[in-house]
Amino acid sequence: MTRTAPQHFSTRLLDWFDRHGRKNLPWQKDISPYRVWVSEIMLQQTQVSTVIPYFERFMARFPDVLSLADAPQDEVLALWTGLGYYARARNLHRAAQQVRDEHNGDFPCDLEALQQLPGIGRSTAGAIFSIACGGRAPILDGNVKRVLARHAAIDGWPGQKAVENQLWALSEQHTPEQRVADYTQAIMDLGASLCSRSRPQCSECPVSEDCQAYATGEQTRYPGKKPKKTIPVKQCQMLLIEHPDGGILLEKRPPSGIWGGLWSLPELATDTDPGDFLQQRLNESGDSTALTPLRHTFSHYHLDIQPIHIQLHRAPTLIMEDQQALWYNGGPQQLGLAAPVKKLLDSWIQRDLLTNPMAD
DNA sequence: AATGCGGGGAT
DNA sequence: ATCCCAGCATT
Repeated sequence: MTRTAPQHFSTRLLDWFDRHGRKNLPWQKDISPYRVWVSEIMLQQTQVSTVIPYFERFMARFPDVLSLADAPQDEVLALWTGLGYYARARNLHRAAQQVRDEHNGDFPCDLEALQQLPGIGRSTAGAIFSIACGGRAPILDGNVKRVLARHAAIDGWPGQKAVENQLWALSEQHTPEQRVADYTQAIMDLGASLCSRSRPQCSECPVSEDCQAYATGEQTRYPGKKPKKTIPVKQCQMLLIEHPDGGILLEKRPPSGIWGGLWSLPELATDTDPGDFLQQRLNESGDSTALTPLRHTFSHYHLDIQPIHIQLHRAPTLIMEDQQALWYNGGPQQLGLAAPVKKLLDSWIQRDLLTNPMAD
């Protein structure tokens, strides 16, 4: 009686990928280090379906690393508006300038050099190195963590160092010598499809035969969950201060921290009188109207926003120190905007802002 | 070793 | 409403 030797993890995965893997995503065409890099940054903590339209717009405007490096930051952030984690865009922009200035405009195909670029950590460097450079390096993103944690029944939350170290070791062990690019795509694809967070389709999985979680029917126990914390609710007022000529006052936020580098509406504590702010900031007065409140949820807190429209009677006399403020009129200007700010401004342009009958 | 950092899709 | 997504930088 003949018996075939069990196939290696990567062999089974690659065979499955050849038959079922996705191969026509935008960044899988015209593969270059630059395109793979941009896609990997956008895909950090962000689902494929969300990224696709952003990637297409970004590539149309910045087809190569030099066009990105030479662009103003506002334009880069404008193309990132709504995608979140804006430090990714700022780091991407800085990294492009580093490639231009320190690597003669050629994207480095070296694992250590990649990790020196802002925004590129161990996993993203491994992905770029394997997919775009033809090298061998492991990755460890959310999909891979789930596949490996289940396959080896690794207990604990991957946010813990010890758990993450185990998963990196497994990822390193499973990464083959040949076809590393396909393997990297394959294990991410498996995690995104069959080995999904809930209701994994183990009967179709190429590595189920030696999956420790499947063996015990405890697939959904892995990976361990992040400890849940009740997130706090913060509140603020956002002022839509309207110039007599029709513009809305925007202020540029500090370069780091929440919504860093984006343009936003003047923000006030709820216990502050908008009229006082107006006098102090613009030495002017106006008619204020409370609009419909809006809740915006971050990963770490809720923000209840009370928008206040203020119609100025006269053009303000003193304003605009440096380039940290402007009157927004919906024009062609390319600006990075936080999602709720964009929502409020779009409503203002559409003139469908609702006044709130409950407020004054 | 933990925390900050967005926004939205899936359930 | 909850969980978490092709994670990294900072502390």
